[in-house]
Amino acid sequence: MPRNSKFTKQLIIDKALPIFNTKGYSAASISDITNATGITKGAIYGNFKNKDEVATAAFEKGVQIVTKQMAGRIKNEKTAPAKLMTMITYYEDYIKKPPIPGGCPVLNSSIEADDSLPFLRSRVIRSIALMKDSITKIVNRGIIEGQIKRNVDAEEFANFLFAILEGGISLSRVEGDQRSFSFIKKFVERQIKLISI
Amino acid sequence: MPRNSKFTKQLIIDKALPIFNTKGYSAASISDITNATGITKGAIYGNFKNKDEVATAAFEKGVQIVTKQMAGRIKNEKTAPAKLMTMITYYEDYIKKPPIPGGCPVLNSSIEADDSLPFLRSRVIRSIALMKDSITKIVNRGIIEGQIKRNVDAEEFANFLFAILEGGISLSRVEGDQRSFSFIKKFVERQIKLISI
DNA sequence: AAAGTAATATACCGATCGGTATATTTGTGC
DNA sequence: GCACAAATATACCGATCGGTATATTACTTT
Repeated sequence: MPRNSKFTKQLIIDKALPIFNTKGYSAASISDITNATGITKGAIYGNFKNKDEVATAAFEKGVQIVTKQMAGRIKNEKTAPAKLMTMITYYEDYIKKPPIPGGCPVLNSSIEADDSLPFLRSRVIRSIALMKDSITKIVNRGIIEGQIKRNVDAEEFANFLFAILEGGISLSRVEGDQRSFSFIKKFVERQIKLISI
Repeated sequence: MPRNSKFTKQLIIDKALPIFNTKGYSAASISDITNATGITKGAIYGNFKNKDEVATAAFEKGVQIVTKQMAGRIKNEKTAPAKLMTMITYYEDYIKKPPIPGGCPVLNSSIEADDSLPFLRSRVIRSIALMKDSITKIVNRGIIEGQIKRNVDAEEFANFLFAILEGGISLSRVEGDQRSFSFIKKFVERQIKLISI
């Protein structure tokens, strides 16, 4: 096999990810990607069936980056409250120094894919479910291990935390200011303390 | 003046609003609007300078609809906690029976305009500021009138409420399910009770 | 009713879109 | 080093994009 197709595919995904994440699916064009990668349309369509598949691969890559980084930080913490706290600071750092330009790929794709782009929507739903589930598990394990109060509804807390973090990151991003997120950080930290033992 | 230009302009705005709100700015096209209105490109560009101006007018109309409806409900409630509660049910009804197809125009535009579309971004920022400010004022008046605890940070609460409602509506919309919002509703209602006297 | 004008319709522009057919290049196995 | 095949580059397709110049229509004024 001449030339390294695997390498090219990765190059396309890596360069396409920030493009899709900043401009959105429909505003991002194939020529944006050829410009960013230096390769041609032929190479893209030789490695992907169409634009949808490039976007899908980029989205999955984005989710992978976020979840891996997050998981790495969470694993370093011992108790459930500490793990939850670390999620806030992760999002806080995300705003300051985004690992992926353009904000959170899950939220971005969520907004663009809710009415159209069914091929993306299903992936977004799946990613959200996984993220919320991991929060739920942290809380439930915290209850079992006596770090979190027994009367806490883990699923409710997961929905709260995920929604407010996503809402907070979008606020801070559009405002171009960390101020709003600081308020939210303060609020969430208090909530975590309130459910902790 | 032959024909009613004011009427045409309103028609364009009214039909463009749900189009922009569902498809997004860049995915929505001028021909989408001509198809929806039945009028031609000439009429659109006779009444608006360009696509940006149509989108701007549509966004402002969307904000106006939401804020007017919300204000109408809030005015009916006497106390600050009741006013805050009514905001949740407004968003809940918004999901069930959206006055504007495509979700919340503020959040949608916020996501699409954060990195590009500067002409929209400034308007989004302004709308968000107004909405958060109205929450802040409700809380502060509630404190003065002895309905809300004195130690509550009104601005922090406003940021919390706005962020979680926006996050919640986007969650429920992409999931195509009210379940997530129900959790958030429960959580927010408890928070309102906690700060109430 | 004729003239004048504001508003809308029509026809067209160059640019760009996603996608494809084909030519060319590059590496592999013999 | 030569044939073969996989990977990439090039050239092109029809469709659609936002936008404009111009023709036509509909109303107002006299």
